Amino acid sequence: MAETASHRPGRPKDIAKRGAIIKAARALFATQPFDLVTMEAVAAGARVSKMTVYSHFHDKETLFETIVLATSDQMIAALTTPEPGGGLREQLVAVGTVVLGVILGSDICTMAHSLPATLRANRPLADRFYAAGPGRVRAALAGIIAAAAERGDLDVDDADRAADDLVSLWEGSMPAKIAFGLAGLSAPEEVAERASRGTDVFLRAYRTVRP
Amino acid sequence: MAETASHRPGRPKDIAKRGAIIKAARALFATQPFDLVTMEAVAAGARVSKMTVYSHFHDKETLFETIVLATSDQMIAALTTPEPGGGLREQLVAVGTVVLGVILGSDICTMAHSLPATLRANRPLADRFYAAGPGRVRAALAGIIAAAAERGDLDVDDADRAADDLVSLWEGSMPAKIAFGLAGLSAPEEVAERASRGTDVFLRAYRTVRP
DNA sequence: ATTTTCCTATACTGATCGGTCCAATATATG
DNA sequence: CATATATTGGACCGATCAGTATAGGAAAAT
Repeated sequence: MAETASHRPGRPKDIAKRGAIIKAARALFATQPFDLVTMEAVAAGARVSKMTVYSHFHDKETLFETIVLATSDQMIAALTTPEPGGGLREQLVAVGTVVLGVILGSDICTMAHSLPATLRANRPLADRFYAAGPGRVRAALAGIIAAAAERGDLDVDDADRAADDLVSLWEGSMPAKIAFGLAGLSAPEEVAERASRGTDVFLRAYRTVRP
Repeated sequence: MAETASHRPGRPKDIAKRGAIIKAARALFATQPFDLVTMEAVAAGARVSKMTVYSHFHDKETLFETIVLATSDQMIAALTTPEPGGGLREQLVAVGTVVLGVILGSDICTMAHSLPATLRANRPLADRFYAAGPGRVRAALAGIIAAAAERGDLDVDDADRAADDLVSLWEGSMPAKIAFGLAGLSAPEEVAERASRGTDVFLRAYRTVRP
């Protein structure tokens, strides 16, 4: 069935331009609310004609959805880490480093703060974004924590809330500060340090009391 | 010097209308990004003519600033609680209940999420809002925690980060969920429950190890 | 070479919205 | 009473911007 990708006559669309448009649009949507982002600005940022933008994306809404979904996919890809075999602390720190790296090391944090207001009118998209990002992380962590509790390594009553606690301890006030522009994106060393320290606090709170 | 409030001739401005405008504007700004809020909508919401809005506030920017500052003041007022004399846990739970009540029980949570994107162009206002809200809370908590550490009631190395941890544990993922519309404003019982549970987790992590 | 499609540049439309102007009316002071 | 200001409702201006139209040129397929 499937021939080479393009079996149509004529000049094919330039896939690179599509990527440039997405990249430019993401940068803009991450730093400005939806309505301040003009299609002209997107086109200019991608070094492309406005008509080309409209040839790749039917309208602004579609472009925005594409950005959100692409960001969701990016989070999913980054957060799907193979389970290491190390001890519980190493495992949690590893996950935390990845999670914080995604959240604090890219535009996602800023974007996530802009999203809710924009998506008040597009509930399904908001759900999908949340599920792909924060929701996914917490679910995965709850699994790890429940397993550790099963083994007697942790003293946990409610794994979901414990997962919530852990993520909260990792993040601290950083997302808010970044969103408010009071802190820049975090460097990898800071990410690692936060993941490590947050995990320690978490383990102190939920350690098993050995008799 | 000061006579009665109005010594000018002519009809005085209706202070109640000003309040209605602020109230309507806050509701709108809390649920929509800045540019989607039309002055017509504000006027309609306040049951007032558009010209009246402009007679009380020179332009949209001024109105928005007024809202943000009023919200800041509201937070400051709510967060300035007299110190109770109870034990450490009771004290922390009391503060946490107030803090969470403000954050999760009003429009502030939604608004705080909309603010950063809008205020990218108005840095001083963003600073002031953050200082009045999250900044103030963390500073006050750091003081309480440092004092407790001094007394040997807590084993804390960095009071500021510990305060960060405590607030994070109180909040959990609630602010994000509310902002995304995945959770409604919290009822007082839930607020109290969260404050209590978060404090317990915090105390387990930072308890002093009695030899 | 020819055809088909893409890309650019520019001009344009239509709608929205901030902000103003104005004439009529209401409500306060003196 | 007269006077000064507030409020209203509507018409209006100007700017911005999403989206369209068009025409000429560029690139790839056959």
